[in-house]
Amino acid sequence: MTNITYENRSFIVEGTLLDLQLTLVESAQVFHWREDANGHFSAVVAGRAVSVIPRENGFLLENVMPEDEAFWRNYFDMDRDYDAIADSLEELPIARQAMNCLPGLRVLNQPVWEALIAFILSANNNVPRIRMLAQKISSLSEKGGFPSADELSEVSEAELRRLGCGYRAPYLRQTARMVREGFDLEELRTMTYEEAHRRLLMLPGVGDKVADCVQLFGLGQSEAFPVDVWVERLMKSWFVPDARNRREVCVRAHELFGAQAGIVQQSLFHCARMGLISL
DNA sequence: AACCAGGGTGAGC
DNA sequence: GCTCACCATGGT
Repeated sequence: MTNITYENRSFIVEGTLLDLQLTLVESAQVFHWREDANGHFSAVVAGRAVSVIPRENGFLLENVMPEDEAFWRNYFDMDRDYDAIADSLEELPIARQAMNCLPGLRVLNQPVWEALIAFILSANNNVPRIRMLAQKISSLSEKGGFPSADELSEVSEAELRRLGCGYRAPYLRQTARMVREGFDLEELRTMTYEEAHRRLLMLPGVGDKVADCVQLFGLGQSEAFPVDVWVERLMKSWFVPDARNRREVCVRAHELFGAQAGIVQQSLFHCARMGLISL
């Protein structure tokens, strides 16, 4: 059972399986955490510059305020029963094995805006480059971390292209503009998966896959099942060989994995990428 | 030199 | 509704 205590501007987190390296750096659900030579992790999340220091049976989260405990507990998804999800997959041994294979993988609950920007950048791109772009985009903000919608909407398309965003530059800019002009990302939390999905598709640079990532990683809608090239391959190999396209894979995944399909997806995705699932 | 990467868009059907 | 060429960039 996870226990959190506050001491000297830090949370001491004990009794968690959370694999920091896997979850913050390797899992490709978040792109702006950095690991230093000491094995410490750092990032700016929702405007807060924090550090994470691994410890025996947990970690230390530095530079936080006591009233933010609920925020971080949610960010690291500490209140979800991952074992129960694995146990529910009795009839889907490959999926169960994938989850048991990566017991420390957690699905972060990121600020929606951060997930939105990161996954617009992710389109037809590779992980090292997404990380690089996330870094460069962060350099645009005065305070570090991702620029706000106000800030980003004032950056020219040419400047974004100069940073290496390529054809995603106008998507970023226009999406930032829409959010600035009143497109309410927080309101999406009050909607069903389908409603929020439809709304997200209105944003330039957001299609089915990016919308699902924003819903899973930013809105906490755990039924969202992002289907990228890896997930499409693995799903066709092991679960839905007759699926004709990504949308059909997505629909069938909901039927197979249920309300927490996205949590299962993370393990499947990572196992496939690591070569732990043959394709 | 083609092909790939956590795809999206618009045109044409 | 559907498919498909095209879109930057850097790595293999």
